[in-house]
Amino acid sequence: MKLLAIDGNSIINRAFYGIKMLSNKKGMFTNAVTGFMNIYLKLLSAYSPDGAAAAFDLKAPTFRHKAYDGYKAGRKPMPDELAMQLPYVKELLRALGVKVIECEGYEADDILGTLAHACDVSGNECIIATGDRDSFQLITDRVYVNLASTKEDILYTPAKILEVYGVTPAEMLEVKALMGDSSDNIPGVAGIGEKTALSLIQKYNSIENIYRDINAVEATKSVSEKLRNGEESARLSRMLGEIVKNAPIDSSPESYRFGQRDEVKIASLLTELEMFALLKKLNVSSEAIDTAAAHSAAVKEKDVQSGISDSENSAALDGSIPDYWLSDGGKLMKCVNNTVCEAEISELASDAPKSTFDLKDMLTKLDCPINNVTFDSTLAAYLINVSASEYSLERLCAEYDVPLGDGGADAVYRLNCTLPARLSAQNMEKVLSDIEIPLAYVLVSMEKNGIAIDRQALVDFGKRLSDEAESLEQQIYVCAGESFNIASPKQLGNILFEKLGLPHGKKTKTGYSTNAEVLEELSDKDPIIGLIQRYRAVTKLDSTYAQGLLKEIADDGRIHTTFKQTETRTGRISSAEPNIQNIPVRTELGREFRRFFVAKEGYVLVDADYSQIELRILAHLSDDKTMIEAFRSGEDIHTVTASQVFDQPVEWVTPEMRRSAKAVNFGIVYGIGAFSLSKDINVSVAQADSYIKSYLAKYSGVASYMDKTVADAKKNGYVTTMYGRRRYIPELSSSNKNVQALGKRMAMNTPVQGTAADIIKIAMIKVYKRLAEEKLDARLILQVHDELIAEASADCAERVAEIIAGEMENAAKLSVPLTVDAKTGKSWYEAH
DNA sequence: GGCTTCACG
DNA sequence: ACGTACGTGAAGCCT
Repeated sequence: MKLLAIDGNSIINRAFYGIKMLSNKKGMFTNAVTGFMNIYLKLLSAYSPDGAAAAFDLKAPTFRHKAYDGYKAGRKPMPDELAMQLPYVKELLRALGVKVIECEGYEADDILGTLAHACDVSGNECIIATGDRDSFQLITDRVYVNLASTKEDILYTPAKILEVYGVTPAEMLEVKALMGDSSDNIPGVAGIGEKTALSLIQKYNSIENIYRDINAVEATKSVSEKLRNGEESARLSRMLGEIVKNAPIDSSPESYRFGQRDEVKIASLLTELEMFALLKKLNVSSEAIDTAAAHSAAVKEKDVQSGISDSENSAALDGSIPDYWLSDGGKLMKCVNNTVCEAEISELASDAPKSTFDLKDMLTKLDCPINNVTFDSTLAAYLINVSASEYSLERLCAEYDVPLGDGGADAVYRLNCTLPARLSAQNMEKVLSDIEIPLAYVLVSMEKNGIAIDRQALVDFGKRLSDEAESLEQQIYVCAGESFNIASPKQLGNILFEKLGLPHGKKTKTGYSTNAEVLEELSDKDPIIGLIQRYRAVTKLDSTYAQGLLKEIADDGRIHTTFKQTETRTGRISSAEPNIQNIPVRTELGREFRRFFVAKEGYVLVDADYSQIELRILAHLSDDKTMIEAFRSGEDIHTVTASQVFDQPVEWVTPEMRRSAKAVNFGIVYGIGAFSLSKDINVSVAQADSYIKSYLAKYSGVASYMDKTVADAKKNGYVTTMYGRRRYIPELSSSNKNVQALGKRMAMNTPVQGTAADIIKIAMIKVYKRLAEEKLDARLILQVHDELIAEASADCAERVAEIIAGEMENAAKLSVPLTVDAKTGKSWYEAH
């Protein structure tokens, strides 16, 4: 027979370092498993072995037959990202019918040596798959080594070894003993390298021969000297380097013939790791995949029910709740118990529980009430993994291992069988049922309402901007002495830093940086800079906002944005086509745009925004007594922080101190660094660092909360908001320091930003209901993260403002008050 | 389609 | 030695 003997540790190392980091949504790394299996499959097709064995080192050998302290001490420890993948590789191999061999006190090499030797003496063939050259000494007429290299694998036979090294395989050990091997802590003979060692062995064949009559060895003076001094070390190295061939393992080649595959096991492992491509490559039967999916769903279901019983879920699982979705052609489809048919739109209005796929899409496209939706796959999939790039039926089927079928016939049904259990396992049923599903109705209503635009005023303002841009353009060309494309950072960089010779700051990958920060630094160096700054501001406003918004005005004279409900990692909603969440406000010129967002005739806009909601949430989550007291006192929080950080009474806080404190307050929420804060408020890094230190000393509850949040995130792999919305942060287990630091900041920021997102979503749902219940002539139209805007009939505007502010303030009960400023006006400019 | 820049909370 | 605050979307340049 032909045996494939795999050096497990060596191959998995190659796989790990050779493939970019991959992870499943729970933060489990999978790149080494992927790479290992690819190599394994390649070996199978290249050699068609009759059986295989995989040898692994045991972690901490308590006994070594080679009594030499520090053996292998030169090797780096295995990174956690790799160690966590080892058990999966072993389990997969076993499920594939491959024996995994580990042996107390013996290394993988020794196991390979034993297997190879056993094959050789019994007249069988053995192919050793490894990434290092140690095993060359094992090569015989029936034992070959497949060396996995970065380029392509090479099969080493005795002839190949002779060709490459000019010695026999057995002599490779003698060579190694002379030259040493630092990674194995084999000392060798000091001063002898590969070249000298090879030529010596080519001539004398063995260390024994060399030292039998050292005086007869023909070599340079210095080499002879080194050999004399190194005799003891050479003999020791020969002993250390020799691979053991009698490890206490089953050495009958026949017992390593491929065993039965455990398809269900394979399916369940690969599904957990989200390695769907491999699942396909291995031709695992769909029955096994279904069994594995059902089993994992059942286990999770049981776990959840032992905590909180949830009858809705069981109902969804047995298929008694129908699934509804829109086909590509816009037809309403229905699926009950895996039977698909077209449905009557009117049945959506019934009180019967329903499950949907992309509820917001259905609400947008169907002009019919949809009542009692108890589950939505799109929203559930988003909550289960907020970090996916999209939540299309195609991608969800791939992720959750559901056959897409023709046109997604039963895919929706199958997704709705597996997703409820997964959502329950993460305890997010309530986030779905109490926040996201009701919110979909509110968002669709807001999109349909839209906001009125004063088109003529917008056109006029755009003209003013483009005129100014044109004039600035000419002035810039005069200053530069030539005309060029000012909007091209490349050309601008050349003009500023080559032609005008201005001092350039940092560079980007592609050239000089010309961003606002760089220009600000240069502003007093040359009059052209001011013109460019103004040109940038004016053209940005003209193209993005004047021309950009004009393009988006619908036939009803209003702008209807699209609110995306499954876009952000933190739980916020986003706005696109056009984005109404980044309409200028910070500069006076930009703020003008808000004059063109108006209420229709007889109506006014009601604008209500939370005051410092994120800091209040931080006070609540961290339970920091000082910060809680500051908010309860009703004092200005930035002033209080300034008084804390600068250790001054509140009355002594200057506007400058308050500005710095405000920057520190924001920075804390983002997971601050001294470097960035120093840039933000224009002080030295040391100064910024001392602000942060004194902040964390005064608000020690915040400091310990941040530490605990990061520690919990590392332990669990995810963070949660107050309402249980979850975000996995695989960056935390990266071995890259910068990526890990990014992970920490995400861990610190997401619970705060995400809780704020939860709270305003709850407020939106409550406001929407109140306005309907009280039959007020008012509708929500926009949301800008901490701000809600409604259009209300002028005669009920004050009442509407009270309701919105009241519902926003009462959307959550925190240990500090949530305060809201509400105003009315004919335009967004006036109301804000 | 990636990169740079800049608008918002 | 390196990089440097969280979360978005849009426009324009350039390969």
